Amino acid sequence: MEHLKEIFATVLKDNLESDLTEKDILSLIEKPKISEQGDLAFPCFTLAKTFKKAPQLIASELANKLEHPLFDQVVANGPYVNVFLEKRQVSREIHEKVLQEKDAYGSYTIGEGKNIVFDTSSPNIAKPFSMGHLRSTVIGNSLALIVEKLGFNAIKVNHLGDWGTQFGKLIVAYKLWGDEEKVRNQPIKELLDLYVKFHAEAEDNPSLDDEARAWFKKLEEGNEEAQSLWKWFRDESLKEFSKIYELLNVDFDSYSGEAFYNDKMGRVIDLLNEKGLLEESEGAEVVKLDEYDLPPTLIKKKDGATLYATRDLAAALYRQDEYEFDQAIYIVGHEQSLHFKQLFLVLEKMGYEWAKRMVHVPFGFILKDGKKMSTRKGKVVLLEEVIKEAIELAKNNIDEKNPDLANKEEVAQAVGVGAIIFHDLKNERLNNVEFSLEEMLKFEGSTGPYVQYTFARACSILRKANVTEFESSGLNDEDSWEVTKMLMNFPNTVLRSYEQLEPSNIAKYLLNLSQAFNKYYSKVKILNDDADQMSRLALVKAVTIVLKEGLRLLGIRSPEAM
RNA sequence: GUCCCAGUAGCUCAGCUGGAUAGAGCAACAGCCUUCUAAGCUGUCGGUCGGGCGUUCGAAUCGCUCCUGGGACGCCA
Repeated sequence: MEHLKEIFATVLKDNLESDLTEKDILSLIEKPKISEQGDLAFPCFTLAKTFKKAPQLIASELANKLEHPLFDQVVANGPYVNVFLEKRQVSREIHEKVLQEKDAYGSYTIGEGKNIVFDTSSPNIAKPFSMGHLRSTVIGNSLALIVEKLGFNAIKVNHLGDWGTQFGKLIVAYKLWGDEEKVRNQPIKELLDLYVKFHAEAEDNPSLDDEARAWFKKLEEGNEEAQSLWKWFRDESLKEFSKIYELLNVDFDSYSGEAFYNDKMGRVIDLLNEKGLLEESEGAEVVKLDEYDLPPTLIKKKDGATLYATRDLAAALYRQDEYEFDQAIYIVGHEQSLHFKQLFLVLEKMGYEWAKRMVHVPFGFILKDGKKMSTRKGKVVLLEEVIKEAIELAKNNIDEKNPDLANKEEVAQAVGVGAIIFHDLKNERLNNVEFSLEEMLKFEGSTGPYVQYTFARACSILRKANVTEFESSGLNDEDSWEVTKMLMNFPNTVLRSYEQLEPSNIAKYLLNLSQAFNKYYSKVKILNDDADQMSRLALVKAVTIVLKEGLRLLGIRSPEAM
């Protein structure tokens, strides 16, 4: 589509005596909202001033002059010049392009030789894997795939929340009320109960908080008892998490969490001191950000222990040393926007030019009854159970609709998990979403299974056709044209998803492509034996290529039958 | 109190850097399987785009302001 816009712009430029550059013209060109109006449109409002003529008049004069072999007709429609493309030629061109490039269709090379580090997923040890972490995991995974399609090398770091005062709290809680048996049997559940109990008790007995801080200090200093409890909690939690990652088909290049940076804090503090950025304030040590009108960043607590920001600074320095990243992308909830703003500014004050290439990709919360879910109060929904339920539901659907399907288990997993991932990615990531099992487990309408189903149907046609070599001579009908136009938009959609770091662009695109194809499918008999059959099959093949690739970019599998 | 998000159909949301009659899905109702998978398709119903002012030939889109909801604001992460 982009190159057709450029052709249109060139033709316009040649027929216009104005000081508009080709680039100006290109940016004015748009797609008519209603496809009956044409394929490309040029509004003449801005020309009205320079020519001192009514835009309608300019449009009709222009429409008569414009010609190009790829234009079927050019018509004036009020103040717009609308172009109808030569369907057969353009569609042939697009079909052939997709068939030749296959899953590389929509790829770019702009990222070659550059590393992008993703900080993604990052669940907290000793807490259940929440719906919020699902968002980070799924968005991060998709963005990494998108970025790789642009040629970048993506490095996914799971910055585990395996350090911090929370472990002091857990140790205190375990020593007071813990039961080794129980923890061994149901680690996550039991540890969560202890955590929740701690917060409940601490409300009446604030000295517990002091104890927790003391235990965390001991942990940081290498106290043996603290260390072994910590390690135990961590191991049990990781076991649970890996089950979920397996179901989601997600992996990481590094699991270096916060604890990993424990011995790298000294360097950060030394550097901050050297640069004269560290100041004492109310007993703690901070970096002030007054010049940006922001509150100071706390680096060291009054008891000398480090904080979240300290560890993130250490992590940033380490990652730049280790990966020489071109960009660092943090996929973390939008509640932490201030923290990242501060983090990046502190690095900038430290004189690192790469701090400007760090970006926080925030996302909205999962709400329960209109409020943020809080682990501290035990208000969590366990992801693993949700996924299992989705797979079970998908299985029931298969038993009902396609009982003879070969690899039911595998397909059920792809569809169930696909529904959950797609549900998370289809909307703009900054939107808050109300947690709703019902919504997540829908398989009809704008859902992942809808796209997967479209793919499976298209594959089914190709199996029946039983051809191996596809070749398109182009198609001339309105129904296939809508599908072809969607195919044309794929590369641009990929690019926009990268520019906006927004996987939902691809999800929405896939819904539109699926819808266009399903309409086509219901109207036109593809396997009808006539002169255009081969071209129709080429179109179907192209659709399967793009659907599969698009789903892949979201981290969703595409079963060929369901 | 200060700052950051958001407010579009009964519900969940699209609406690209302002442009032609504001679009989907769900729900409700009415249709379509002796022909390529009905997890699909077609149609009906449904909107003062939170309110107001402004910029513009043109505003759901940009600016200001108010209202509502959510979030963040130094020893949690």
